[in-house]
Amino acid sequence: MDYRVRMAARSGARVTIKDVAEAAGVSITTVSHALNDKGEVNAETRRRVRETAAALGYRPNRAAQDLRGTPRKSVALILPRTDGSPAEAELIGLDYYLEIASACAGAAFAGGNSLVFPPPLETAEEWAQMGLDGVIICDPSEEDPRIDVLESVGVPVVTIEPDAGRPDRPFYVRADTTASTVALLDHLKAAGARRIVLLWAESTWAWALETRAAYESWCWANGRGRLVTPVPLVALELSAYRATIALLDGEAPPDAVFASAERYSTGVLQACRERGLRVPEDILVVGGVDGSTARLSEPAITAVDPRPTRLGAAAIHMLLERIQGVAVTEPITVPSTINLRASSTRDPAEP
Amino acid sequence: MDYRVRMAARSGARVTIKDVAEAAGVSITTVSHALNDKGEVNAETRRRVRETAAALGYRPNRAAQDLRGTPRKSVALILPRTDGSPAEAELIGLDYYLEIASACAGAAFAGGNSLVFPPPLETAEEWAQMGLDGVIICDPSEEDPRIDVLESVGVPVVTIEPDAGRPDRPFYVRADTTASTVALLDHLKAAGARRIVLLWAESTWAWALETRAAYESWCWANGRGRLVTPVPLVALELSAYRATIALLDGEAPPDAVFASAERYSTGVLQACRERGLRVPEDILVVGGVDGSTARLSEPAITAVDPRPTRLGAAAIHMLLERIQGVAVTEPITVPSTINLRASSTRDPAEP
DNA sequence: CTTCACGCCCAAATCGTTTTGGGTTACGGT
DNA sequence: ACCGTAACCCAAAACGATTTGGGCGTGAAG
Repeated sequence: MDYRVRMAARSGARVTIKDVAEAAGVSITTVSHALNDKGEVNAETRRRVRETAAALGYRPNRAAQDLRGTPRKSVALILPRTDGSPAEAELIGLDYYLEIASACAGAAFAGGNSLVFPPPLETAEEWAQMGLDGVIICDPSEEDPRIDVLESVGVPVVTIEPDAGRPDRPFYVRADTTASTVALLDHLKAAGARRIVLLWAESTWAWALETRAAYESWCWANGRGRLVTPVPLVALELSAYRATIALLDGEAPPDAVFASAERYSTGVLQACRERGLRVPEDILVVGGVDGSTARLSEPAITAVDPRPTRLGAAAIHMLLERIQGVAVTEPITVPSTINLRASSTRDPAEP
Repeated sequence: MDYRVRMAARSGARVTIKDVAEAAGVSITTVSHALNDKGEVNAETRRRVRETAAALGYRPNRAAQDLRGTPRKSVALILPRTDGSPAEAELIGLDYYLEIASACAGAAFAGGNSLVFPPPLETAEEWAQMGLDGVIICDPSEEDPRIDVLESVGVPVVTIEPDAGRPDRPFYVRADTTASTVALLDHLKAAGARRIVLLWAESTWAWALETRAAYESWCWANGRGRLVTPVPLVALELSAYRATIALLDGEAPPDAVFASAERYSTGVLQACRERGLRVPEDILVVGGVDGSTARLSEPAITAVDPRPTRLGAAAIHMLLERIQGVAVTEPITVPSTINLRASSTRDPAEP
């Protein structure tokens, strides 16, 4: 047996179940049973088989397993591309997308499936060629054409955040932007803010639109004036800085700023500093999406954590259900949490 | 035949080559030959087979193909994780990593392989479980432990940018940071810059170290004083702003700024604006890494394009060679290009 | 002594494709 | 009539695993 072990290890050829069977002196059936805890195998035999398999470095051939049993599914994750929506992808930090990717990968692998990263493809033919079982599209554009192409060749699609152009399509997961926006505004109100301004990212992404709508209805419900300042999608920090300066220098300057995009907060803080306003003593600042910018700035910024890990996992689960033919009728909303930090907490006693 | 077509289309079961053969009234051998242009098949027969295959929606079973022929390889791409090197990943924009990912995916698929996105795994056991044939690690940390774990279970690893702790390991592709740094400095010199300051990202990534070394040797060769200003890895725009303000207010302020990280340039521009300096008339600004920030700011920033598309493709090719057992002895250096923009071009006649 | 159950193990079928090694027909040349 | 030769097609083997349906002893129950 030792000889066989050395031979197998030396040759470049893969070790098959047959090699293990011969080396252990049993049939391939017994090897399969021993390794998978299936049939009835003597404990001693099982041990011996496992040992020789390990010694030979045996790894079952995925293709053979797939051919025989239930094939693994391969699902693809598409992140916002630079050519598709150049500016908008910058609204949110790298953290967010990488965490989504990790979460999707983890959830997919937990079910024995694999998450592939597809090249940018155009035609239905190309997509069909790839043999994908499902696709997750992150932050789809309005009326995203990729959804039609894929669904037309029978590949189910689940999006993270809805497609703003398809309000009735239920195949998506999203953060509860409305709830977290309201919670953040309530928090600012409780901290004493009277005039809360929204630095709003001028985008058609569902997340941006929802933030604005939630802000406006909250202001209405609380009898406040609405102070929406649209911020262009270029030069994020600088645009936010300029907008904040203009607000602070204007009549009736705000005493709290809701910076909807992560990188806005940098510009806001700087504008406040230049105008001699201390954060949080003189003015409160909160962010719409958390990330390393908010975490690491000085002072650290209170921000909404959209829970990318849960979004990714939920998206994978919905997709696998659709692949299995389970009827999905409702979108999934993942509750966001709010990371309270120095930029909005005046009283140390506050939660 | 029409009946069969309807049956196959209706049932959920997959259409196999056998179904096509029966529907077309030929053997499965002929179907295979007809579809793959292999044996000798009558043109009319070939057409008929192709038609029925299309009508039935036949897609060859990947697992069966892999089992029979040369199996497809599956390679993984690991981007810098938030938990691994939090701050450094922010030095470069999302653009860069997504382009690398797309390029890797494209190059892998072109060879019939697939690019998977792995969850963060720890042990060699877990990695072996995944059945990967190779892994690409982007921006490894110093003495990156993942390299050891993977190579120890026989999975070849190629990195994008070298591991600063393993100078002799040749399995990497990199941008020619030294050459592009020198080219950028030469460009500034030609544009009339006398005192060029380097805003240097305080990082151990090979790219940052190389930028600094190239700057210092260039200064020495050109008989200039070295003005390296280390910038911390947090609050990128703000840190760069502060550093620039300090420089401009100091004695002998610079007349050109080399902002090594993409997002530095925002802070630099703002500092210049506040001090009443026009870019490029009064002071020149260039960036170490291009991206949407540099492209979209006002004025647009001249910056180095590290060619992520070529880096990704080259990494995949090197990895596939290693998987095939080809001996790789030399790293690959991808020439960067310089995107000249308004921030460093005084004379419209200049190239 | 037969029968049955049980514990342990194995041969063979199976998944869907590619490829090898012919087989059959038709036709033209001797 | 016989052979050779294209042209076209097909049966069967092979890939590596899982699973089905027994087979063979051994010991206990009838």
